[in-house]
Amino acid sequence: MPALNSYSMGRTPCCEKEGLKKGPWTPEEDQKLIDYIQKHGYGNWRTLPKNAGLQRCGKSCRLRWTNYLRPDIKRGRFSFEEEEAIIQLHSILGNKWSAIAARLPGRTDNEIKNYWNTHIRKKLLRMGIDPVTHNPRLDVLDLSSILGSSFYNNPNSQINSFSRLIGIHNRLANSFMSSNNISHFSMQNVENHEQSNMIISQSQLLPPQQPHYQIDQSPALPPLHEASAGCSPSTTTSCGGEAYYSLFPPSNFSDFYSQNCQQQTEELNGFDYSECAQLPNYDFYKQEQEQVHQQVMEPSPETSTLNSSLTPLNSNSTYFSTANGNGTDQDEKESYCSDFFKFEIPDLLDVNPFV
DNA sequence: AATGAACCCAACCGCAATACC
DNA sequence: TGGTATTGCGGTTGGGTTCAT
Repeated sequence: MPALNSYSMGRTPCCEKEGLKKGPWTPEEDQKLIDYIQKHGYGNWRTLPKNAGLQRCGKSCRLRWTNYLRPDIKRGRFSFEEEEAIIQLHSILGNKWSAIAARLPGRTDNEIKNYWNTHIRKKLLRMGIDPVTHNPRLDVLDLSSILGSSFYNNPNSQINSFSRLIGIHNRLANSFMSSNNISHFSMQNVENHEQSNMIISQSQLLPPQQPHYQIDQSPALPPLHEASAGCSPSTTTSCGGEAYYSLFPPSNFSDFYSQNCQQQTEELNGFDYSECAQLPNYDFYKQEQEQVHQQVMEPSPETSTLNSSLTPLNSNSTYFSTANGNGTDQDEKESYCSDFFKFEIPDLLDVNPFV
């Protein structure tokens, strides 16, 4: 007895299967579809193929149009900025490809999904970062060597501050990724802020069963051999959201700030700037961060979307720029050494956890 | 040159949400 | 208000291409 499929259980097929073509589209079919839609629009996908003289089901026509033939589709390689945007957005939205695509003009959800699965996911894995959680992968971390390092254990070290900030971002992203956590995070964040206890304990924010890096005990850094591939030690590895991890202690505050991402600037409100006040450029970047924070809390039309905020807020600053400046062959970029991605995301969420 | 593996991506499948009657 | 149609979306597949041996 054959197994019941979804159709035999009462589901109506999207179209008559009989005699309809499947598989790759021919140029002639494409032209028919384009011509019809240019003339009549695409009101009803079910009736469209018949009216357009196509032996396809409406669903196939819709997919072909939205993923390939639409005139506003941007073809070709993803730019490095787009790649960073995808990682940033994925760290917050997860596999919500359509939501991510909505913030990358000209790119389709299908294209972004494919690019994620074939390129970005593998890069993150090579860097020792879990592409699902965007946290360092515990299975590749050499915890003992990290824990044994007096450098990391020095409470005054810059990288200690850095690692703690990464921990904040990790927690922030985790909070975003779980809507149930949003209010919890918000309350905890406010409480801790009011208490001037700027570094929030990991256990306060995440359910105990959730695997996560214990940032207060050890820094959230991937092992050197994993994450340093392709990234020159002389450069500053920037980070987008919690997706990037630096291997090298920052030499000044701009580096420090670059490494730790300013996109979630509210989060930085919970960070004790006095910890890095001794760093060069501190005042400048602190001021800038506060400006960004204002924009986030009162987003202007210019800054309320990713599209508009792709432009760096401080293009003349001392942020490290893309490794060799040409940025043409992204496949050769095995690390994320670039301007970190500066954009605000308040419109991404229905709930602003910070208000 | 042959061939098998790995990669890439357009297209498909099926579920869920929404619209419509 | 319930049933059906339509649309949107994320996961998966499969065939073409490239790479490695």
